[in-house]
Amino acid sequence: MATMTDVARRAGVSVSTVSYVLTGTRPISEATREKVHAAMAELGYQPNAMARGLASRRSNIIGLLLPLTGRGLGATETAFVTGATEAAREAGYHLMLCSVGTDDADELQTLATQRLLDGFLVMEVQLEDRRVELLRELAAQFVLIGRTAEPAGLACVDIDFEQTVDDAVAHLVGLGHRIIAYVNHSEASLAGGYGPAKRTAAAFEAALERHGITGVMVPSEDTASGGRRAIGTARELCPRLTGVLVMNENAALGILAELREAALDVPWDVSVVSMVTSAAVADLASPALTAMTSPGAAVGAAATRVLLRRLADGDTSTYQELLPCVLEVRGTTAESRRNKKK
Amino acid sequence: MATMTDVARRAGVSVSTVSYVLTGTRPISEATREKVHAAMAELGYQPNAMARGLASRRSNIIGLLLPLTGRGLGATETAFVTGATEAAREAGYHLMLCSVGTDDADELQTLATQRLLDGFLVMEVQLEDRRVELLRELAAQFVLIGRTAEPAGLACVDIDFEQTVDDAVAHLVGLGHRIIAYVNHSEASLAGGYGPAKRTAAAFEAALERHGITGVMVPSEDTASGGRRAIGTARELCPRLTGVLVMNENAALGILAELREAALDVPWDVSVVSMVTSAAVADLASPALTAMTSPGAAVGAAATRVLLRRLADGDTSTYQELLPCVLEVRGTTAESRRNKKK
DNA sequence: ACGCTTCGTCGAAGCGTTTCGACGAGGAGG
DNA sequence: CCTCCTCGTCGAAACGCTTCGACGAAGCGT
Repeated sequence: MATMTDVARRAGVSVSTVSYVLTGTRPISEATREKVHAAMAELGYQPNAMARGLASRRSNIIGLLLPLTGRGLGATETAFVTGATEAAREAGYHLMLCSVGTDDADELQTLATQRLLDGFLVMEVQLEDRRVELLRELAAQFVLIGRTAEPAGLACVDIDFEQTVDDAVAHLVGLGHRIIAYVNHSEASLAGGYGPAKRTAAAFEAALERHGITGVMVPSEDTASGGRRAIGTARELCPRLTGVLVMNENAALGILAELREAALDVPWDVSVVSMVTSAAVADLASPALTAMTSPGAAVGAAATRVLLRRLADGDTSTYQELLPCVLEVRGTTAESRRNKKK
Repeated sequence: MATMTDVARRAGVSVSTVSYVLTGTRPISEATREKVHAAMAELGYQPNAMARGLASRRSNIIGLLLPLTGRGLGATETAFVTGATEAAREAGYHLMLCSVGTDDADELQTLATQRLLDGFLVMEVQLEDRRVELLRELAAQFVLIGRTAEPAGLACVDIDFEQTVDDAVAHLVGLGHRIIAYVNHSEASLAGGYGPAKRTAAAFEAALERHGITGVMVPSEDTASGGRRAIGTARELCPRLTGVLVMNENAALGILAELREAALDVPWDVSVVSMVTSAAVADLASPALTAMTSPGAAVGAAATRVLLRRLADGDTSTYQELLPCVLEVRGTTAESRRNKKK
């Protein structure tokens, strides 16, 4: 394995010159640069990442804090990861996967103190999140994918849930639906202060009011059977509902199945919009789900770029970026029958 | 940030002694060990990962070679990652995500030459895979999750596809099904030499013969609509089929939808078994899919442990471990009607 | 023709560990 | 009682890079 010393000798220059060629930290004459490049090519030289890291105090690795719960990631969450990895690579950075949730604070402490990572991307952010406090105390650089309750002073990139709910409701209202159910995340998420669940709940209320229509919110487990139960409850509460908004993809599939078995035709009797859903999942359903498509990869990439910029700048001010989900009309929404009759 | 020198001074010992306490490379008296530990605790000392890596030539990081195609990972693939991360962490290792497919050979070359990673876990292995050749040339340590066409001399951990097909067919035959379709991965996968597709195709043929029953294999895109088309084709070829084996989860959902629309009752008219499927996905279907549950996390963990053992040993001999999928009977299989009539 | 920058390069001092050889103190064996 | 090990510890030399200060050679204005 060739070292920089070998390259320097071969090119007939000093070690520091080779380093400057590599890092561009100081001006180098064209002639020297070429000699050095030639020598590197001939020797198949690759800088040693560890040595570089030690000397420069930067590893060019960022950590992705993502609690791997064992139940696996949905397509939507995976997209965050994909986007982040891609963006990091383009900038010459690497991504390390760290299964660190809100509870594993000491593990994060170790990780951050080891100086192995230049910065952190925090996923699955809770409204109150130990990790955020800790990273702040340690004066680490980090960007949230999501938001805490009080994001002032933090950098975060998130989905614009408020906008997404507004757009979804507007779509249903535009089709003539006047009674709408919102199947949210589970009771536990709501109680635990999971951001998306809380924010969408509020936004839903607001949207109902704004459009002057009625509706009901029902929590649901993030499973197909949870969705079935939830839509059952919703129909008891509002027997005449014709529109449904679902927060969870799994629940959405359950809802479709339940409606079918209740001999209700989707989209004609009841229209369903799935929120924050990837195209891949939407297509699994029959008919394919009309959905608010998650800008997953874009969020991941944006967060990464913000983090990298901060690493370069040393910037540490508040930063917020909200990306909207875009409506993708497929087979589960249509003009309300009730509307047509008139 | 406290360094080892600080700890040494505080404990009144030499730097090397502190190092020996940390690494356990040489015997240390109980008294000294305690002094050192106390000093470390007081200073909140954490070893610097980069310095350690440089001096010891080991980063304690392993790379996960996983082409992130943008279409996202299924729950099944995610489980590999989860299992690997978990196993690595238990052993004090970290996992780096590297989006490197068969085509990105030079990227892998760089990665492996940089000495940032101690070893590699290779996912999405093709029957002929450039990455494998390259890693071998570079004398890197690696373990495949999957298998190449000729795995002699390699270390790999994989799902036992042959066994899985056997078990699935046996289940259907046991329920009295005598005409069975196998909906495999796509034509392209088959042509491209994708291991699981090829292996299961062969195993299916063999199983049919062994049981003395008839059947047909149909390729399918890995999407719901692909599954719909495939089951259509299969029914044209074998109008009287009562059993279906599906390789892809997405296709399985499409098949269920198509059968329902053809007014065929699942499981009574046609029974369906989905192969290599996680419980989460199986439950999305209505009725829930009878499936061969993928030992995803176990495979990831096993591969990681093998890799770590090799890093310790320097072992480099052939190693193979095949884990079976286990049958999980849910709602899509039942005794064949045809069988009952007799 | 003179001092003053600016440019391009060099040597050397780190960066924070690990690891190797050495060495004094006891204990065992003769 | 002397020799030979083993045990526990130390000092110093790497590991391969970045970065700082210095320095000669031009290039500039005057």
